[in-house]
Amino acid sequence: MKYCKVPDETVRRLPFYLRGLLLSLQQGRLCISSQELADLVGIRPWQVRKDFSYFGAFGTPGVGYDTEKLVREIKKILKLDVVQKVALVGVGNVGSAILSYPGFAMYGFDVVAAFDIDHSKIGRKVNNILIEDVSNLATLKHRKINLAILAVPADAAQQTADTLANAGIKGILKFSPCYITVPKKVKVISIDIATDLARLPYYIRAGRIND
Amino acid sequence: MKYCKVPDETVRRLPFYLRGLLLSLQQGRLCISSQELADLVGIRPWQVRKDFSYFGAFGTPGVGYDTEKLVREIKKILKLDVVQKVALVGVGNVGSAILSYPGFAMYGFDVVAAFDIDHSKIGRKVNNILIEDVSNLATLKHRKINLAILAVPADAAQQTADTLANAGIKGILKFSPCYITVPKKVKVISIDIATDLARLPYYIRAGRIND
DNA sequence: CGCTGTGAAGAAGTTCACAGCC
DNA sequence: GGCTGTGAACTTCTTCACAGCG
Repeated sequence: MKYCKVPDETVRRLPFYLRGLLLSLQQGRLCISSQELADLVGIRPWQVRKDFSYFGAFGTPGVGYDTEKLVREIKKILKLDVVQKVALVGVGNVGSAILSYPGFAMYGFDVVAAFDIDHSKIGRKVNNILIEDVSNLATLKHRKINLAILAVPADAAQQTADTLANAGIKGILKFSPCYITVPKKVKVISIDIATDLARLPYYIRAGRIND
Repeated sequence: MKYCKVPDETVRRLPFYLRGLLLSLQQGRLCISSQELADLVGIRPWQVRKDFSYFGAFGTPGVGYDTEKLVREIKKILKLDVVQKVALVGVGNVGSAILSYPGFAMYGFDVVAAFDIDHSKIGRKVNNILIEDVSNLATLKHRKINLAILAVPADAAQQTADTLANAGIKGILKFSPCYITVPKKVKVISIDIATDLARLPYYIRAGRIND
């Protein structure tokens, strides 16, 4: 494998491969082909092989991939081979759902702190996590927490992100529906529920005959 | 403008433009340049102009874009110039958050129905929306509902999607963390909270000196 | 003169086709 | 024979550079 830049799209697919592989492991499959993995993820086998080729040669020609080994490799690439601590900021509707969301565990995430500005929420516990005052966000610096989930209203997102950046947070998963700027050292990934829904009608074509 | 296929990426950006424009309108700005709109969305001005050029010429050289006109045009392209009715399936943590989410209204969405399989939830109301039994999903066909939000557990997603397709649903916003297949006439857009979070650690580079 | 609209150039990502190994 | 790994072809998307209009 010649060195070259890993496409962002490849990185985006890695967690899907990981999910497929863990599912496959649960079913006792110790070996998997690019074809089988592609089917689990909904893509084509050559895309699977090309994606892995950016990081090395993980498979055995004529056989396939050792499922457990591939899981280890992908976890290492994604830095999910260690527990990643996460802080949640904003315990509204979305934030509450996130605190109760069971899907983070499979990737090794641990949501260990939650913050809100609303005094009626502060001090209460959701899913065994204490809700703290946002004015305590600076304490993240000493708690070895690198990741934050931002689920505050749009008009508070920029200011909160600034505070998070100052508190040493290096990655933000943002649910707030707005654009924010952050220092280059901070990576932001955005989830935008309404804008995703908003492009769905575009694809609905009137009066198609066939499927 | 010569006819050619509109890039998916352009369609993905349209709701963001719309949000920026509505924000701009709220602030009383009746005219906006590609530079200003780009700043609101976090991209570059030539991308804005190129995106609009796929649909026609909406601006005035030397001046910019009429904000209200551009809003109308984008709404028309995205088919958001009419109220789009939406059904929610799965009123768990994520589903409940969606029923209370205020962000859909600005795009003209109306969540008018909710379904769950859990009898302890059926018959109750969340945000003034009655939770119905999933066995009633077939009634969607007669209720002029084209869009569904799928927020059921992964192991129920495929089966529920099949039912939705049979009920005439043409677009699905899926939160369930799994791959599903649907008839070609049905468009699926996926939101995957955990996989988005899972690629955040990858981008965190250890020991950088500068921002 | 400023800003839009757009062909053309460039970059990024996907698909192909097949060499090479088990 | 079967499946991986990968350069090369191809497609898609982004950026540029500038013509042309108000």
